[in-house]
Amino acid sequence: MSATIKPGWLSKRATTGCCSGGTPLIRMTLGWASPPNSRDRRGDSCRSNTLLLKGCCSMFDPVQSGVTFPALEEKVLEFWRTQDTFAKSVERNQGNPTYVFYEGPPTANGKPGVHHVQARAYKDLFPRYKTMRGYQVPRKAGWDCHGLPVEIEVEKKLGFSGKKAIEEYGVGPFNKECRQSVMEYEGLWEKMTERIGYWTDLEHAYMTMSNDFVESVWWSLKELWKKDLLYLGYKVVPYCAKDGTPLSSHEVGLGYKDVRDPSIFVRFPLRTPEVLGLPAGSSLLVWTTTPWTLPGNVAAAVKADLNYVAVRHEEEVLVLAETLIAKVFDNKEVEILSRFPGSTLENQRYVAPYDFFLVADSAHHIVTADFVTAEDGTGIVHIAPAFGADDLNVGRQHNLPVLHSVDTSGRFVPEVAFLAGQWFKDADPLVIRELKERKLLFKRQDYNHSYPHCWRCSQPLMYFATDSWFIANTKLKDRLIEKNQEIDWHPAHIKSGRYGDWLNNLVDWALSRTRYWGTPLPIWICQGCGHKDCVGGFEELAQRSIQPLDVKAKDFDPHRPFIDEVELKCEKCQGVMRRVPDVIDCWYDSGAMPFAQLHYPFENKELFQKSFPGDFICEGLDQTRGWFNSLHQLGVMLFDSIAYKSVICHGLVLDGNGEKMSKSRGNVVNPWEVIAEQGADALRWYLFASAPPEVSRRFSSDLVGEASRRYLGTLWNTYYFFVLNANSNQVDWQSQASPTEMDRWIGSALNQVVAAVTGALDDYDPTGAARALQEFVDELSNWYVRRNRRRFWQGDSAAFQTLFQCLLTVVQLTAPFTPFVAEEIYQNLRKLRPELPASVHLCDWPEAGQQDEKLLYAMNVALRAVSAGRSARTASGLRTRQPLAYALVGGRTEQDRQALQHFSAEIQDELNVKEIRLLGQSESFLDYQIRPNLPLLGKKLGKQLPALKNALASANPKELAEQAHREGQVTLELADGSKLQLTAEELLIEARSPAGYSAQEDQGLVVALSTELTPELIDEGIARDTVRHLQELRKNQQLDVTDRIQVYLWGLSPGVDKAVQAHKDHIAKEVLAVSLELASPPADLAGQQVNLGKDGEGFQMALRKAQ
RNA sequence: GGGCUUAUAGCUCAGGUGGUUAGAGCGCAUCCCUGAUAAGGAUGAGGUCGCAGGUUCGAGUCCUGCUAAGCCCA
Repeated sequence: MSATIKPGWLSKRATTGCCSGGTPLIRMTLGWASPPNSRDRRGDSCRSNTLLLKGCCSMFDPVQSGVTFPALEEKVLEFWRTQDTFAKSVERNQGNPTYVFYEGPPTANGKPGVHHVQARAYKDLFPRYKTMRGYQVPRKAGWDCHGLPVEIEVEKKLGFSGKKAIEEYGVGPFNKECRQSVMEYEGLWEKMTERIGYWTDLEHAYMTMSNDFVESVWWSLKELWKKDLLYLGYKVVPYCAKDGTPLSSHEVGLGYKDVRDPSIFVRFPLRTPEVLGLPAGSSLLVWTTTPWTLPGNVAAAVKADLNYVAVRHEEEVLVLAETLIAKVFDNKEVEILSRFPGSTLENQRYVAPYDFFLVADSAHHIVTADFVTAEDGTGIVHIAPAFGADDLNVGRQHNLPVLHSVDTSGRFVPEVAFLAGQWFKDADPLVIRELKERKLLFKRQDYNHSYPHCWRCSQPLMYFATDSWFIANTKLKDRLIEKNQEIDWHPAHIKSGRYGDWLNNLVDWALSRTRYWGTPLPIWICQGCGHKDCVGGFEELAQRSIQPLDVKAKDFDPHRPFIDEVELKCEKCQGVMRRVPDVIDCWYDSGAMPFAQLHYPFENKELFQKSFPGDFICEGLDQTRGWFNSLHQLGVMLFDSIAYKSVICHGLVLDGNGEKMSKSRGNVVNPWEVIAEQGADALRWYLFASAPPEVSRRFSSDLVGEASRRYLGTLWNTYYFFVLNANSNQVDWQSQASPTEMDRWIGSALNQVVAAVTGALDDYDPTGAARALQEFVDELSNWYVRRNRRRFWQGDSAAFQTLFQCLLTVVQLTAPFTPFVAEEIYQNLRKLRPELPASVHLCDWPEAGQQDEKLLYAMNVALRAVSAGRSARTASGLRTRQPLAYALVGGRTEQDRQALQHFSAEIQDELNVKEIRLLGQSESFLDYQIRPNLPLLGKKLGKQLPALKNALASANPKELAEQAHREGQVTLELADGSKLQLTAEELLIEARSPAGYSAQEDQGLVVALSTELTPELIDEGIARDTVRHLQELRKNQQLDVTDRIQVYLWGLSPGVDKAVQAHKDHIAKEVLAVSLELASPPADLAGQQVNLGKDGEGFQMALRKAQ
């Protein structure tokens, strides 16, 4: 086989630098870029690339210590593209159970911000994870196309203000503009999606404006129609009577103004006051701030559990809320005749202020309503369903009529004789005067408040009940609540909190919008007989259309205005049916996505059965009553099922000042800058690790950098160290090397982290998973690798095999989190194991093996002891290079003492002491501190605790400790003379700093360093100083770590001379010196003066590479 | 106005079922280590645990009220 070596990964395989003399034959694979069609994960792909090489030391591609992640990621992206890795990752689990993810469609008419990256990071994490767990996870992208935001963008662009301008421009051209505007930034979105490694099928993305999607929506509406869940009703909207148009809530927000309005107190005489035990002529005292709505009155509302009173005021009896007496009567004394809760008043009838309309008997009585408060007015509220949302709801509950005393032009209808033709807002003084004349007016005040006005024409808005089509979802309220219990909400409180509350207070869904760019409402009404019908598909439409209609034609567009022209023949009277001109709420579109994205039921019936309900969705918290709700509603109404099993509601990304990022504030962080600076993995990792999804977090590029250094930096460092040493040693990868305790420990820790990450991801807790992983990588690098450096330098195969396994597993665990760097490292590790799958994303998720709990605990104790020892070392003022004779270590429990014993060699080496002396349980030459074990004693003693604390404080701790050790229990005398017996477990006995040592204690662990130095120890310290300075000189001369050298030392001070003489061989061995001469160097070699510490000790040194 | 959430070091965050001296990372200062070195370690400064009450031997943790911020709904 000819050795056509393809370029490897980022850097070319080093073809030089092989060490000589390698003899073992190593099977290896060249170029992991196997052909795109090699899809076998068991290793077929490697077959043609395998050849036998003689033992070259460069097993792995060389790695740079400093790494530029963004550039690395671009290369990985290219690899995924050419290898089609995403498609393969879906394909590899063909036939396995599916895991269904639903994409909540964004609108692509704005640029993607970093807050969009957040959602997509989570949306990518779990599908990648589940793929590695063996599930097939198809992922279809989607775009939300319809709706008012799109229309407003286009209006802005065309300089329009209002519906009139749109209609003059023409609905056809307007909608054409909308269609184009929707996807204006599609390219940017796709680029961002790909760059952050969000794997989703963009090519076959669903679009809510596509004919297929619209047809599925129509089908679902017809289903609701058949179930009698669609009806025509009233909806109160903020309405500009001058412009003749309802306003969106966004528009309403633009026009608040402070105004002065009248507020009046009106008498509503009770029809049968005797029922309440009140004299004839008694009245309700009713309060309103909109006198002009009184001709529309149909009821008066009270709060059931509020206290009401009947009071005598001058000559009359009035009913009002008790707490408001003082306010209403200006602190004048009134006589209270009786007192009763609001519920007593329910159903009492009163004389209506006006009788211009014929109304049923049911009207003009008292109802109870929760929104009534006792803060203002009288606690009795006038109800006019035509002019208020609360009023309309109350009216609906009590079956009250809606009296349109004002028409859509804002003028009074002829029936209201004395106001006919009057502009609604001008009617206030006329109504007040008229009431006064009839002696119904009790009092009039003015008050200032903020009231919405039209942002275009500045006229006050009118809350007005307009015709609207509704979905009667309240009919299914119980079922919706019941099914909500099956959903796995993250965070959990949404289920019964925000969303549960919403369902409990459910009102019917106002479906129709009098707008232009949306899914047309497929309801036609007969112009002759008024018969209404709903169309559930395009085929049906064509069949019933009076004019011939080719719904299969390429240019068939079910949107307005084309659909408005389609007339149907009435089944009842053969008359002409015309479509209701409304479009539907675009939330309905998004809720229809599970079936509409598949054009169900017209196609893909089987596929839909398999992919509903979805396993997982994830959007912002603001979607609780948006998409999360619309999905749930449609799921229950159409299929009597939940629509998704698990959902993550993530919080917002705030800017550096904690402000919400929004276009209008101009504080949106551009994700591209962060990605260019830190990389997509860094950004993803920050989002996962910094805080749980539901928490809003402040965002800055610096924070991403910090998270990246801490995790990716450490991981890369470890990987770099591994490759560096593996390549410069003859490592035996094949044989079963016998592991050390350290190897066994890190193996257990690895199994522990596999279990932790798996558990957290199964529980939809990305932050818990990321933090566990981060902690492991930190332990791996800063304890396992650091402690075992010597073994790596020496090519210890057990160490290399252990570290390889750790890195491989970590890379698999981190693959869903940081897919790029995982791939990069994996590809290099795979050089050793070419039979592994061609991408880390095609690997199986690691299985957690056995954990040795005792070993894990023991190492934890050892780590704490080392930390305490380092602290003691600092306090002693003796540098770490100075060996000390011994350290005393002690633990509180037998378990701790065993752990210290177990790892005493590690502790000894790390602290640079000659010996570890373990303190027995009852060694008595230390000082002690004794504290009560509160969790035990608190329950037993309760109020006696303070007395015990005092007794302990005045006792001799050493005596107590020895007594406890000897007898297992102690007796204490309390201040009141009583005696208390305590067992040893009920006291925390801790050793403290003994005299003559430098000691540090941590929760019962004590480490005491002997600070006495012998001449031998001092010599050894100086020898180590010498080694260190020579090493530094080596490094400054840019010698390779394996280079042999010739060393010259001269001008030695007496102390150094003695030490070097004593440790000459050791020094030479440590610095890889072939010769160490205590003499001046040849003239061509420059020397360097070294000063050691304060005693004037020092020497001169020089070295050169040995030939 | 209502519902839900959040508030712990300069910054970003941990702190089951109440328990001893409230922790980590970053940043800052001082020092140590150095064959991972653009790494690593130790120490220190920095906290009225949003505020005020209450329950308890004991509250960052439980209860009540308030303040601020955010989201949703009016």
